Amino acid sequence: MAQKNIRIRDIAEMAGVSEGTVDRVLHNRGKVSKAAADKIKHILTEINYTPNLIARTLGTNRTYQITIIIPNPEFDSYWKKSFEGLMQAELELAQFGITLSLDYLFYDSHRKESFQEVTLKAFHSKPDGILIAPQFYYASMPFFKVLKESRIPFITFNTLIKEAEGLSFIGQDLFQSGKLAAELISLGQTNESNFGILHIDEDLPNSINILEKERGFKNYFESSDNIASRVKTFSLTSSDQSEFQKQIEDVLSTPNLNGLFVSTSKTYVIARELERRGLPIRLVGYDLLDENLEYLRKGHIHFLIHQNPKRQAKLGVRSLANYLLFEKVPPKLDLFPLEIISRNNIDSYLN
Amino acid sequence: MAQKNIRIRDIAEMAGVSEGTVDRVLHNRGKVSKAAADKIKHILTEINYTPNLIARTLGTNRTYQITIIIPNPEFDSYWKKSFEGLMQAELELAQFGITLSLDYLFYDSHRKESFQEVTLKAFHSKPDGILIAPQFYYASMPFFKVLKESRIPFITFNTLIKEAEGLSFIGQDLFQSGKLAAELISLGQTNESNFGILHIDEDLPNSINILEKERGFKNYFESSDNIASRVKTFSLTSSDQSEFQKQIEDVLSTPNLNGLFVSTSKTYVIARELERRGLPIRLVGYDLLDENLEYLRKGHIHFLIHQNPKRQAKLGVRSLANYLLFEKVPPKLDLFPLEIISRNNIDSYLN
DNA sequence: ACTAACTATGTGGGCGCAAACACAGGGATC
DNA sequence: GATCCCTGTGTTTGCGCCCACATAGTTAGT
Repeated sequence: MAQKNIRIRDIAEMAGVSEGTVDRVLHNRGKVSKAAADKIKHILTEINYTPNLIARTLGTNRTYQITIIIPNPEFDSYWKKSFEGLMQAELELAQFGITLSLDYLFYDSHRKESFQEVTLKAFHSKPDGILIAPQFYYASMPFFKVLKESRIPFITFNTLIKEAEGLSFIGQDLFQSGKLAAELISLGQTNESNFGILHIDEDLPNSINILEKERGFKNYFESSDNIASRVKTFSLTSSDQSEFQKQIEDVLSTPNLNGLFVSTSKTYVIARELERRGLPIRLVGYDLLDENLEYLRKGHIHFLIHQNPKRQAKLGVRSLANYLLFEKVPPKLDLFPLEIISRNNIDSYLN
Repeated sequence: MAQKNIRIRDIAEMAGVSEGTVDRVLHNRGKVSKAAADKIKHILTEINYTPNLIARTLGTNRTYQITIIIPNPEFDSYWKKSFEGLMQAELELAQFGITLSLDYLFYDSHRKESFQEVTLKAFHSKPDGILIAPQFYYASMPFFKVLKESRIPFITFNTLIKEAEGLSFIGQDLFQSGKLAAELISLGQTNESNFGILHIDEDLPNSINILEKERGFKNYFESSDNIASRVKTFSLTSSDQSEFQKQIEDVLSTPNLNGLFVSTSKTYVIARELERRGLPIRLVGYDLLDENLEYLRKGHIHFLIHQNPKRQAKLGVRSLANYLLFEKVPPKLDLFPLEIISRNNIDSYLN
């Protein structure tokens, strides 16, 4: 039997003060005598007061300014999904009468300067909160510093920057993700198998995410019984076709090559080559892009690890909104499940 | 620039009527002249009115009676998880000032009579809505029929009964789940491999779920290239230890046995036997019970397919609440992802 | 023609909280 | 002692919607 909900008015009554005073201690605004404050606080903890969140959002009529910083979704399917998630979250919240004003800023993930530019802009607009996917490690540090100084709350996602000390990080454990990929690629394979890690169109020194996956992947083989297995890393550029073909040939010339791990969502680029050559090499990569799904269904990609950019983005907006509106503090680290997708469970993931 | 939210009052103004009249057409309650109704409806669709859900729940002050029918969680870890989900959902909603009155009814999944008893009880309490996990096919049909007749909305979950025609079904595609298990069990295995399906402590004729998984599992081998593989089914009873040991021996005597698929969450029972005997047979089963996790970590279980009972239950309550409070119609079929769990992504699934 | 019974519509209070506003009392200042 | 200011407190309005209630207008019945 739940005790009927206790309202501010009830508390006021118990403490022998007015609603206004209770409100003041709840939000520590305005001045309250120590005597009254103590009494109210005591009652508050006594009855374990939880405000009616519905009533709260109705009552407050403020719209919060949130700035969102991500790589330009126009040029990247992964970030397009992310962007969709952001917009979806906005819509959902609007349904509930929560109107956020989202301000989108995009940067070019290959140009550090564009990132810096955008962060500067974000800072100057003095938003109530920031949601950011910080692809550049060093360039983001000073940004986080000024944010902390000006007490602008922010949430990072997708790329973990440990020193950021934001409200929360939303993403995956990429080291573990690499290990998982290694498990999937080596399952049932013989001890003589060799495996390749392929980085496609990535500026390695700046790609924290990818290096982390590689570390995890290698770690799996170091720590497993399957010591004989060997892992080789390749960096490919898909822009120049003839050059790319040469690189592919190089990869495929590896003896006993029984598996390839693509460190990004560009897995389909490799699947295409394997298909052309009719090579039954096990292929593991990332994300549910349409191009990837095609090859997953055809059997040229065996497993995809789902990073769920859409859900990450959605949660980011929600967490920030919850924080701003309800003072609900999100977990410091919100790690998403490493979802394994094969041709036999893919449909269950697509709505 | 989003147009500022349109309220009922605005609509009333546009239509030249009072708020009350708009309210009446929104909920088709009370009498409204055709002229007024048409005009209002027209405006409604014109501007694509969406009510402010926050304000709505604040305004309506009714608490809905929901009856929940599931197998007794006390005797089954799977249903314990489910139960946790239900309670969690209740708490979450309460946070938002939505007070549902949940009425739990438990039945014994091995006794049809207890199911019937409980459904009768549920019906007589005349709740506003029902959430039910209907393990018994035939016994549930008349129940659904009377529910429909008395226009009590209900949602089924966990066990799909196609003819139920409830508001929604929440669960997984178990045929596909079986196929997925087959893929995981046969990945990288040779063509001479034999596989076993193990049903533990199940009353087969009454276990729709399990038969569906078996069908899927077998279907995978029929339709794949790997025709040579063969699948054998075993029904075990774990209660009588010596009998059980004999059954296990029987299973293990299968030549070229390279994989076992346990159709329920009792996977750990088999893992234990494999561990004792030091047999490196690939084992695939269901659900993140603590017992299963132990063997997954030790490597005796290779994959678990997560049915996510907690989330299913949670969603059930939410969907029903959304329907009752907001008239939000849930999807007829809400199929959950078939989550593949291995020792390398398990931690990412545990909070 | 007068009342009863509807029908169609308007009005107002309330949900729990936020926040603006009002105001009493007590120094401090000149 | 009048003015000003500050502190602490109470009061009120409004958020958008639901819903109970009130009422003008219409039709039917005797």
